[in-house]
Amino acid sequence: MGLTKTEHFTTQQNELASIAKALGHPARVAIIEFLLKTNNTCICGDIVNELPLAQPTVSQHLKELKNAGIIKGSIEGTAICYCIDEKAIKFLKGFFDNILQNLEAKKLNCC
Amino acid sequence: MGLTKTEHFTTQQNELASIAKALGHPARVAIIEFLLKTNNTCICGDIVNELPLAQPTVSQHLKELKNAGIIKGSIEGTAICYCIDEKAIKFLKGFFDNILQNLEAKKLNCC
DNA sequence: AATATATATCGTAATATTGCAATATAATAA
DNA sequence: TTATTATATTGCAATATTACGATATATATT
Repeated sequence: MGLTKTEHFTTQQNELASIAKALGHPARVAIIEFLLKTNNTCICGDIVNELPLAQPTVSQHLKELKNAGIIKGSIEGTAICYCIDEKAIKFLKGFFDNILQNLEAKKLNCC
Repeated sequence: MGLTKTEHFTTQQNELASIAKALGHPARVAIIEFLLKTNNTCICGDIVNELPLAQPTVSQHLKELKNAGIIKGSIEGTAICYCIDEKAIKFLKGFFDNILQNLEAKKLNCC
């Protein structure tokens, strides 16, 4: 055991969980916020300097954000330009908007 | 190692990561969707029947959603009535709205 | 009180994540 | 070609998560 039973859930549920999971670490939230602060034209070296983590650790976090589709990276000489991929954010926003609409429309507050 | 360096990040970053992390499992996404589908007046037994997981596992997932502030539970006789806590969802939605506003306002797409 | 029902907790095995030192790779500069 | 610089990968130790059987708890019912 210890293995998530992915196959028992829908594609949508797995996708949402995957994106949420990628944001489920403060370092990765910090990376996203830093990308925004630096006008989404950041390179990895800056992120390493900004975060209180070693370079390999930051690289690993970037990889997870990339695998989840939250950021994209393009080679820019020796450096790499990372930026946020709107699609993933919109997918999440849609999910939460939908929840709130449901809750508010039906006044569903039992507790 | 293996221990997240929570203390090096802001409270907001840790909170957001904590909520996102709680949604980072398809079973927990499925629980939220089921609570919506059943008008947010679901009891735990129904959830156990709905999910392809054993009762203790579901109980554990419910606990994590509760700890993250995403659901609340109130005792209803022998059963427990779980429902979604809007606050957590609004917190997340705010974060994503903010990201999208930033991206769109500044036309920040470098890749 | 004894039983039934609903949910939680404990214990534990399997697997995943986090973090970093060491090292590899890949692109520019000298 | 030989550095230099920027990022990725490998390997590994510490910790966390996932899942479930067994068991505990807590409320109703008889």
